[in-house]
Amino acid sequence: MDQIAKAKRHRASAGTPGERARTRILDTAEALFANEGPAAVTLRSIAAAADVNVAAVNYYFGSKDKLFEEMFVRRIVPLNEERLARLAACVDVADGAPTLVDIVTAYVIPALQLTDVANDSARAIVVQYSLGRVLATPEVNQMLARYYARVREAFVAALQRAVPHLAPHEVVWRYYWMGGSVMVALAVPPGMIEAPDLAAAVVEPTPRGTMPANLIAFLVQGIRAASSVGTDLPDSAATTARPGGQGRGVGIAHVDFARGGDVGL
Amino acid sequence: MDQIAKAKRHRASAGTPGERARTRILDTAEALFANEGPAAVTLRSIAAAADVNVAAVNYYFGSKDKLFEEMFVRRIVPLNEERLARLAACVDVADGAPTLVDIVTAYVIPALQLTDVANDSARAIVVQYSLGRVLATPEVNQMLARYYARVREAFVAALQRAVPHLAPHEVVWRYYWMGGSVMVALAVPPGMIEAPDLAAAVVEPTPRGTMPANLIAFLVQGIRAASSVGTDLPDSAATTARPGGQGRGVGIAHVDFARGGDVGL
DNA sequence: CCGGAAGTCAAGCGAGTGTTTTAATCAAGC
DNA sequence: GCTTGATTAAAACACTCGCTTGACTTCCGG
Repeated sequence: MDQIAKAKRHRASAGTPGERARTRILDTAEALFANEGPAAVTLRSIAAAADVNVAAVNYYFGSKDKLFEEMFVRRIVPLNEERLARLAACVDVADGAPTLVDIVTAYVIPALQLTDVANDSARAIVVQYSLGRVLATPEVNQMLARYYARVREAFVAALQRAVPHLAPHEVVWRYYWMGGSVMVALAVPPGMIEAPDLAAAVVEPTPRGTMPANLIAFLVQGIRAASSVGTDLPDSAATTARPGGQGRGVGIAHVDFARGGDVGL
Repeated sequence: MDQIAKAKRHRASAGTPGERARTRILDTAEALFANEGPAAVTLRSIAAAADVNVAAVNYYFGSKDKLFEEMFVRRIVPLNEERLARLAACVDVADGAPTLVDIVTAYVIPALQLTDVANDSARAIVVQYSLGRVLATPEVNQMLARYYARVREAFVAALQRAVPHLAPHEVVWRYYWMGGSVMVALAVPPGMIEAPDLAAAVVEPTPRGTMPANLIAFLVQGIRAASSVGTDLPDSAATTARPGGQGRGVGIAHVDFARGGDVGL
């Protein structure tokens, strides 16, 4: 209460002592969360790192859960707002029907901006919470769903116009798969591609800045793929991997796959 | 020690009392893990649900971490073994060079078999641990990396032969993105597509058994997509957005991307 | 029957957790 | 200076956690 006094203090020092302690707690908790993982973020570790008393966290945030939610909201809301803004901009410019490239770009780029080293804490927060959505408690899961619902609805609607040859439920699946790919792209820490355990597979590191375009190409072609493989895939398979024009690439997998949904995979 | 006595007991009752308690603990812990999440799996909750004493868990598994590892290994090792076996089968049948469809199918199908309701606990274990890899402690992460290393090496090598137009580092990225998509497909619980919060976007549920084929189509087309030539992604997309007079979204997408790498994406 | 291993059990330890309480400190307003 | 409200600090509270101990029961080979 007493908004006036609070405002006065705020105006006085561009952040009252309380305000500064609050953001210091938030920043410290985020850094701990990003570097050590959620389990390592205890009130006492926060207090020690932020140089405040343990009671301060409950004083400013009410509870540890509230602190965690605020920590997440601070990062995920701007991300999703930018996604929606970019999508809306595409709609305006393109006169109502953004292309698939536009849509995918609007979804991917805001996320991949977090791969900048300057945003590493934010990246970790987004990754851990968004991936953690799958393994979180129902309450946390519902909270996360709230923050993602608008984005999902907007992008699924746009995608359904961009790829009308797909059934609506197929579009929803591909939206989720896009999210999975983006999350993995976001989760791989900078430099992991050149990590020792990958040395056998990679001879040269990924050139800086080329990954986003590659991811967009991957997603665009994947999303627009026909749902029935019978039309597109034999062609693509032949053009890519059959230099000798040998017999068709029939394996166990291909046989299973050719029978489609009948086998109940 | 005393393998003889152990074997005798084992032979006697098709599982000694200890053996049966052991597997009961394992099954119970897995069910708790799948239904309530990792945080809810305490020694006391396991003991209560499995109708054993808390000391029994440490008696049989040595520690909680060992129990968790065994729980994970029991599910992930057969999964990855089947992936490798399917990949090897493709190589044999196709005489050295499996197609991209073969490779993707060999990777995807074993995982999606876990979406059967009968495998729901196994599905949850695989999802939670494999997604949790990103947010786990370094020790757990190293354990998980051990179990995935062979699969990754084999599939990346196969993919590099199947899509030789991509640079090795690009193939590695696409392998990871494939893993992200599969994990999301695996993480969505049965029936979630028709969940209330998705009702606005989906008018009809996904027909049973059609999802794997769709996912494979998505991945095959995505993986074989040409890499971009430049890194200036948003503008080229916007400028190529309107092919005059076409009017159909599918046409837009098709026109833009039928030319492969030429358009820059 | 008996010795001893295998298995079970209640009780408790020590460390850690989030949270609350109580009192002290600080900075302005009258 | 005194009052008042906003902070901060120290201590304790009320748990839960993984794990251990030591006694107890079961069961089988000899």
